[in-house]
Amino acid sequence: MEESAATYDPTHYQRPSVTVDVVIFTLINQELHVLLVQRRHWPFEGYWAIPGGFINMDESLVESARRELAEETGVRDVYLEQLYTFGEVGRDPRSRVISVAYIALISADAQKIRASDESTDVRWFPVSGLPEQLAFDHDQILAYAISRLRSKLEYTTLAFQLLPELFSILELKHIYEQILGEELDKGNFYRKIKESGLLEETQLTREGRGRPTRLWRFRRDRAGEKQFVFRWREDRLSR
Amino acid sequence: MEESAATYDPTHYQRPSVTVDVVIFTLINQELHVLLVQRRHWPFEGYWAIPGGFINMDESLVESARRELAEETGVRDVYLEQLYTFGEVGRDPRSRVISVAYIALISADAQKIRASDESTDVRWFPVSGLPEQLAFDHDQILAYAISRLRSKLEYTTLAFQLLPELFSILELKHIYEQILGEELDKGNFYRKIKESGLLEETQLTREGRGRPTRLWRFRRDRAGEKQFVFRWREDRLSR
DNA sequence: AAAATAGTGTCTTTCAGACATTATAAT
DNA sequence: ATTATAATGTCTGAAAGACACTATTTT
Repeated sequence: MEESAATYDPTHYQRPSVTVDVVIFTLINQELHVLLVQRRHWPFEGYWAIPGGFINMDESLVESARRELAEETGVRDVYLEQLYTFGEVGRDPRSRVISVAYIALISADAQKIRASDESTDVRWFPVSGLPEQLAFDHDQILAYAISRLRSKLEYTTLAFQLLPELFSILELKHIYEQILGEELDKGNFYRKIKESGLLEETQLTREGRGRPTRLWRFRRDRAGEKQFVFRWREDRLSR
Repeated sequence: MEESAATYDPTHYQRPSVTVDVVIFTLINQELHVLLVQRRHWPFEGYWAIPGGFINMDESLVESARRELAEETGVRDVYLEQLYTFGEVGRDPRSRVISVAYIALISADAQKIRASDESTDVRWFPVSGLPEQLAFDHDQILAYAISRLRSKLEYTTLAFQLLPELFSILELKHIYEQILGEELDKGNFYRKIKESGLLEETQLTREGRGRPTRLWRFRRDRAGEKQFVFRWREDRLSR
């Protein structure tokens, strides 16, 4: 009750620990990946876990998340969004831990990313091939992060955060397919994305095996202006 | 970093306090109301605040929210949803407080609700007539709760939580209008809600001044089955 | 010329929105 | 009959979906 808060004496109450966990997504070879770290000690020794750590008393939650992100990947200035706060009693065997989970999207060309595939204890996993069982309740956190990413994709410009500065429309389509887990019609995709006015055409092209592809840039100025609704098939919402 | 968590010694870290705040919505006279409590002590003495309190070490976050809710209103078995976690450094002048905010929807016929309009320190406010300035960052929390309620209304069956067991379709429409803050077309509303298959017709009617109105029941069994998308006008999403 | 990839055009269906009409009660 | 409220019907325009077609490159 609010009354008890007003007469609050800090020494009276036991306090839980508070951590921030960051589910870090990126695209590697056009495929959606997540960064996981392997635990070295009890509990869940050897298990893969979502990177995270305790908050400092002088930093806000987002600041904590940014710090974790920088420590794990060396990347700054990325899209960060609070996902959910997990606070079941037994979720950490050591003590009562409340964990505020964040989602981070790293653009594909921010590949100054430290954590590499080679490293034994920090690694990018494709979402299609995750480890069987993660530490703590991290399976649950990760599953929720992925489902949130899917649904937000439909009514935000979030997918662009994952792309490099320049990209082709078919690459963008590919990301949507990756995350939604379903094929999209090429023509309809072209139509809709162009009508949106979110893309700026460049004079650049990229060569391939067939016809070269035109490169586009995301118009960040227009992003906030008008919410972009990318709703391909209503029934997808039911998943 | 995860490594530091593994070697964690509880005495090393200072811990913040964790509270749960519950934004409680209900319908009174067909209008959306929120429950607020008036603070008796420093800080923010005399200001209205969202009810909440410290979590206990042996209860999960939702359990804390349910307890607060029961303490404040005496109501059980309601819809509860986690809203957001607020953790700015200076949000509580007494100490570092992380607050996990929840939304509660109380059905209109659960009016065994204790807190009454008469009471001086606990009161229902219509969302159209809230106090000017709330305690702490509660303005922000409340604004966010209302906006979340609005947007969730469009793709969930959430509005039904606010209604009594039996209701007319026009009452339902009225709730949508209340929460969305805009008029809806009667015919289109009838069409859409009936197509959804979410309502079960009863043989009951209610008398009024004109033609009596048919009463319906919400089909909770179908609620999960198929996500209900109630999207009236796309441009509303931009708010 | 064939294969490969990029990009456009068009027809159909679906559905939201607007609005007119009918139904059933009280006065 | 008039008023009041409830409920249904219908027309239209916009946009999603399906799919055929054209364009530009390499081999």
